[in-house]
Amino acid sequence: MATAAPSDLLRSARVFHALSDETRLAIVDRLKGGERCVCDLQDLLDAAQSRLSFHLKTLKEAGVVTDRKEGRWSYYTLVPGALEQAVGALVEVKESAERQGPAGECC
Amino acid sequence: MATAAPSDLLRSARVFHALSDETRLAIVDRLKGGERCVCDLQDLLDAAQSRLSFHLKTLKEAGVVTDRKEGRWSYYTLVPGALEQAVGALVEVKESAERQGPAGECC
DNA sequence: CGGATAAATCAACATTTCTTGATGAGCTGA
DNA sequence: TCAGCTCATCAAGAAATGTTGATTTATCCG
Repeated sequence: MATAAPSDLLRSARVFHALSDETRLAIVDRLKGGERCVCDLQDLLDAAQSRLSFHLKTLKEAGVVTDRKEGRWSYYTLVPGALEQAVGALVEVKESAERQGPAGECC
Repeated sequence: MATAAPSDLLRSARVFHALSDETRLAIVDRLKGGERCVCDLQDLLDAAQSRLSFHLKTLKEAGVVTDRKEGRWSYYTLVPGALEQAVGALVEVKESAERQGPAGECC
C-alpha cells in the first residue's frame, strides 16, 4: 500500500523492460532448465546469432543473467536473487488490485 | 521447469512491457492506494496531461488498469487478476534461478 | 601454421516509443 | 448559451530499440 521509493521503481522497471521482449522471455524460459551456451539457444529459439547476442547483452545489463566463458563457448545462467525486487513489487500490485477497496477520494 | 507455451510468453511480455516504463510504474504504484482520477495523478506525478493520458492508454491496452467515467472525470483502477499470469511466470523464473542445479549439458 | 567454429561487435536501417504542444469532444454551472 | 474544466487524441519530432548482414576476436584442432 505504501508507495514505493523512486529508486526501487527504477530498478524494477529495468527488470521488467528486460522481460518485455518475446525473444528475451523465451531465452529466460530456456534458462530455467539450467545453464546454456549461445549456440544451444540459437538452435532452440531459431534465432540469428547476432540477434541472440544482442538480447543476451540486454538481459545481462539488467542483471537477469550472467555469462561464463569456457573455451570458445559462452554459457549463460539466470542470476539468483535478480528478480527478488521485481517479484516483490509485482506481488504488491497484484494484491492491491485484489483488495480493491474503493479507496482515497479524489478531486 | 517445463518451458512455457509461446502464447503465455506473449501475454506476459505484454504485461511486462506495460510495467517497463518508470512513469507507468509510478502510476501503478499510486493506484495501489485505490481508484484515482487523471487530474489527481497529474498532481501526484507532476506529469503533463497528454503524457499521462498516453501512459494510461498503454496500461489499459495491456489490461492492467480500467477506467470509469463520471461527469468530466475519468477514474482509473487496477484490474484484479490482470497480473496472475505475469506473477506466475516471474516466480517460476525466480525459483529456477535459485534452484540453479547446473543443468542439462549443452553443445 | 591455417582453416574452422563460437560469439561479440559494428554499421545501417526500419520500427517503435515517448514527449510536447495544439486541437477537439463532452460535461457542468453561471 | 457560453465559458471553463477534464480528458482523449492528433501531429511532429527526438530518442531508443530491434533486425540483418558484415567484420572481428578468440579458441580449437588438423
